[in-house]
Amino acid sequence: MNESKTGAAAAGRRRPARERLLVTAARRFYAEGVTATGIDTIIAEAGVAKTSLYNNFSSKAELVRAYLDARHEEWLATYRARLEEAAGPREAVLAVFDTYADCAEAARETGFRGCGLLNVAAELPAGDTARDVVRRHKETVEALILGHLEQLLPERPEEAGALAEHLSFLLEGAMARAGLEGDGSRLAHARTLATALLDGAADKP
Amino acid sequence: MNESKTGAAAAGRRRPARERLLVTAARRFYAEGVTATGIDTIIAEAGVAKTSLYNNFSSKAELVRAYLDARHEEWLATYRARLEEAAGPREAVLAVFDTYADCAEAARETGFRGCGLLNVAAELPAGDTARDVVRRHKETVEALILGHLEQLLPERPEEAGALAEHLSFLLEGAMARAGLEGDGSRLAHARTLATALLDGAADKP
DNA sequence: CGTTAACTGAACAGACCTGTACAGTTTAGC
DNA sequence: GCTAAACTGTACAGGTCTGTTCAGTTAACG
Repeated sequence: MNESKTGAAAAGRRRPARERLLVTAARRFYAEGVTATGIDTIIAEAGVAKTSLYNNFSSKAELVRAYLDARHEEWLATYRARLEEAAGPREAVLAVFDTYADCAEAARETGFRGCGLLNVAAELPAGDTARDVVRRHKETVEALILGHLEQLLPERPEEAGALAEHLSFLLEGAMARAGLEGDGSRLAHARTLATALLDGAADKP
Repeated sequence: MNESKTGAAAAGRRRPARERLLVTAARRFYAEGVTATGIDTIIAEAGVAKTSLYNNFSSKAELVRAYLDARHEEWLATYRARLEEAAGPREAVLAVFDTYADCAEAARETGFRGCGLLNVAAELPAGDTARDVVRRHKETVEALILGHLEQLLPERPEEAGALAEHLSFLLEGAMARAGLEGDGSRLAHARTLATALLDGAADKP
């Protein structure tokens, strides 16, 4: 009945304000951190009334949560694009490293500052539920690597598990160092180290 | 003339307030982040007048800087203690991993949340000078590892360099994941991976 | 055209932020 | 005891913070 009306109205009308808020929040939250970025700054830069923000998000914490979810989805989209170019499981693992490099490259113009998800977790207290979102994101990354390694090393599951953790440590460590230095060269080094590990694992069964 | 007087007064009298401020700031900054922790919270918990804070530190930013310097010195002290137990260069490298585990263990009761230095860097904007303090700290850690590896692999300097970077990525990556999970088991895994790498490098020259 | 939902701008509440000012108290060394 | 330094408590200035309220506007729909 009013399904198409409400649905169309929501799709055609609610989007602009919500979308502009998410785009602006993404830029500011990443560049300056979530605690240091005020609501007033976001609505002014987005050109949106404060009432519209609180019509779309019940609180700043929910906006932060939406930001984290968007970053996770964005990461997955970049990863899937990289995965399409991958020939086999070895290249699929390296696609994860390339995805991290893509993230660094995308943030370069505004000032690369490391992983946006991890940075948010770093400024939230220990029990905050938003930290769990970040924890699960990193677990997803490791699980994706593991999936490819199980194809690469079908007869050696526990070696695949250890290698997946090893590679995910390399990824996160290189990302942290790269963020401090403001460029992605550390991620390129990590990719080189990863290829050596993959070759070593494939060579000597 | 007034050197002994002023010196003694500074040692006997200025310390208490400054020290209590640093101890309290360390606890709060680590647990809740520097931006989310207000000056009033710190002075109340330290039992110190606001005037005393601004007599010892010219601004909150300087207190944050003192916090970072203290964490760096604390790390070095823990590392030196671990290094004394190390038999050779191989064990010296592992002493760095043990130092990270010590940090995680020390923060366990209040709520382990990853590397305190890296967490501060994560909530500061790109150009902030405090980020350089953290960057240099991490470069120091890698340089210490490199020094031990140059002893372990005296004839292969470029392999030592690549391995030092590899091990430092492992350290930081495991620390980040451990912080998200709230316990140090990931650091133990990283240490195991490090021993395998060290054995591999020593075995096949 | 009239309904409905999204949106706007502005004012407001109440709290918290950093940093300063000031008058007075405690403590150490002479 | 006297001086000088560190320290205390309180009040204040001038912002900024999140979140709410409200009256009025815009735009898409049947």
